[in-house]
Amino acid sequence: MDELTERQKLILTLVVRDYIEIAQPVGSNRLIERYKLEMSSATIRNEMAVLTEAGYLRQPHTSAGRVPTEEGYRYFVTHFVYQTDLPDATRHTITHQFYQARQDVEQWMHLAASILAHQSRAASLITAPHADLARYKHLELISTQGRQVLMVLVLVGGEVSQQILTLAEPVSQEQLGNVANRLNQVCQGRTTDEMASLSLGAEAVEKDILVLVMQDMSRGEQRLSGEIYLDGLSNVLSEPEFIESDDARRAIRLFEERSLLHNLLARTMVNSHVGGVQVLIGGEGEWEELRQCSVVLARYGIPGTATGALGVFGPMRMSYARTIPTVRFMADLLSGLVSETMVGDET
Amino acid sequence: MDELTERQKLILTLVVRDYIEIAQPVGSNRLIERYKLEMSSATIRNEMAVLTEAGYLRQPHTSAGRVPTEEGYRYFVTHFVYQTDLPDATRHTITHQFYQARQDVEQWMHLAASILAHQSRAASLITAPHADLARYKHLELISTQGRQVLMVLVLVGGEVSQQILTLAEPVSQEQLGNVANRLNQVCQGRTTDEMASLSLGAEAVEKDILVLVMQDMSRGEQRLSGEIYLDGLSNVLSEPEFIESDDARRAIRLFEERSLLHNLLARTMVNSHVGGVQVLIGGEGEWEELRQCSVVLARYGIPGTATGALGVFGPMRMSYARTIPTVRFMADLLSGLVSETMVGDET
DNA sequence: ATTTAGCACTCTATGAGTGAGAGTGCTAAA
DNA sequence: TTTAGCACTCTCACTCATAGAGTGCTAAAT
Repeated sequence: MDELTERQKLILTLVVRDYIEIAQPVGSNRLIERYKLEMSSATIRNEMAVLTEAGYLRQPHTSAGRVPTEEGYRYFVTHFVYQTDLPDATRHTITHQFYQARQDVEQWMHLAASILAHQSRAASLITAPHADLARYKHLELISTQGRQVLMVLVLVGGEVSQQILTLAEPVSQEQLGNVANRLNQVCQGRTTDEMASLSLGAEAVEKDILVLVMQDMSRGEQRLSGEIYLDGLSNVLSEPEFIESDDARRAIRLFEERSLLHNLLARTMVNSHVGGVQVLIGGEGEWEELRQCSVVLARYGIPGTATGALGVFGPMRMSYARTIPTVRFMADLLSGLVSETMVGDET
Repeated sequence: MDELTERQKLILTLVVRDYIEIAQPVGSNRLIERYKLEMSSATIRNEMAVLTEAGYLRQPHTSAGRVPTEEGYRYFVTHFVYQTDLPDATRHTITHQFYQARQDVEQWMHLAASILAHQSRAASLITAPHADLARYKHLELISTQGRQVLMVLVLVGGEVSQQILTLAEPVSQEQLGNVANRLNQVCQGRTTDEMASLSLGAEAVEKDILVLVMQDMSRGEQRLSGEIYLDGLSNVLSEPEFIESDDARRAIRLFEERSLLHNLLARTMVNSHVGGVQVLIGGEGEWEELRQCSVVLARYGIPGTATGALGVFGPMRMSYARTIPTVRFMADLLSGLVSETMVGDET
């Protein structure tokens, strides 16, 4: 496809904007009336014919207006809204909300999901920041009952995982404390690989625990991240193209089927640098489940320390002009929070 | 309302069963054909008229079959399915699945939500077991960067909460360790009330931390429970009465609005003893958001130590015969797990 | 005293037919 | 190159008629 004329670009953007707003095919007359254009409807029709030929627009049927194709949305996104920034006022409001909730990573996640959903009027998803390579920081063993022990493992970066272990035989709290202390001294800051080559005292319990710790660490590395925080699903469901349609259910299922979501987020983690916003329109052929939907995704955090992904999910008709800047801003904001609280670790 | 005759009961159950299955008004002829009844359609019609008069059935319009009213469902539930048990095979399958995932409370929750959703073919919700009165068990302080400290607080019962603190001035890891050790000795097994009257060493940091710990504990007591695990929403959305209807969105919103869910679960926590299954049909007048829906709820756990709530949410037309026994069984199962791993705590 | 057959009646769902309206593409003039 | 004019197409909303399902009532049968 070669370049479009200025007028064609104008008409394309107007069609996309209008369709995003009203969810109905856009006709030539409608366009003139709404935007007070200085040309006749016939001219618009000619240009629309060109844009249709070029694959940016589509006619549901002969006597209907035009609807953007996936390529149309794509053109719109890359040429017109990608560089847009969020209004200062909005930025400040959001920043302020985060300032009030700086205690707790889990709270950030909920807040971020909520803000994303509200700003974009669509569904949002976000994973907690997660280290690519787990490094041991601190272990705590707490006996609960008989052979059962609660293990609390803290990783460099602040992730905490807890697990209930069942040992081969009962061990006293004192002994557990000793084991934890020794491991804490030896393993400080190490990765699983480094820990595998350590030589330890001959005590059986100690070795068992170490193995369990390493298992836990590598399990954590493999999964992209545990919880995925969601919000705003009902926004998506009330969009007209989802009412009565089967796609709604497919979309919801996508959100429940963690593995699909993980794939989706993993794609972002691989393809993109931190701060870059990816826009996936209508599944792009790859994702059958996303046929009518678009996803705006970004990675956040500090590569090498802890990163996560966040994004917005909605109908292909979503307001990219609002969503893309919001996603970018939230990614930056969270990157900042991660670096504030999680970096630096020379005890 | 006085007692129904046996035949009336029979017809009522058949109407409810059939309507639950096919989601369409049930007529007299249909009933005879499907269930090979030894009477004429006229007899059925007479009985139906009685049941309608008594408020158990309803006619959408003059020439339609009958549909159960809320009272009809209620009668059906209390008289016919309430005492039903889950088939042995199913019980074993479920128990087995839990046996494989006994490491981790979070995994239980996911598993329980998934099983509930699958068995009932509706949406499920469950909260983690939670102590009514928080008792201190163990504190760990880990310095991360500058004045920031990761606090990991373990409560009797196994709950773990983590939080990032910002201290007034930097404190070394060694010093933090000492503070934690002292508090661990003094506070062992105590409630916030008991901790409030403790006299401590004069060290400022120690007092500050203690206050933060107590804040965290009482915050935990207040909220019913942090996370609510959900699953199976798409099951509900594909039910015919939710297609195209506004109620679907209202239901989804209910699930997103945590406070509503909390209220719902709180109701169960207050009204019911552990193991008792509560059935809320069509909102019962109280819950506007649940107009077309029913909720089956139960409390599980060990009162005084840790309890939680679990339940199933679906259309009023849900299969109570499957759902109620499942909810009861899951509540018992989880109670067992709670007592196995969380009770007993004389370190 | 019940139960049932028969029948008139009511209401919905379905499909055909129709006209209005929106929007197009094409042609020819500006 | 743009625009006015116009014939054409397709959808949508509306009406109307009909088939069918299901009822309630009455009178006969058990």
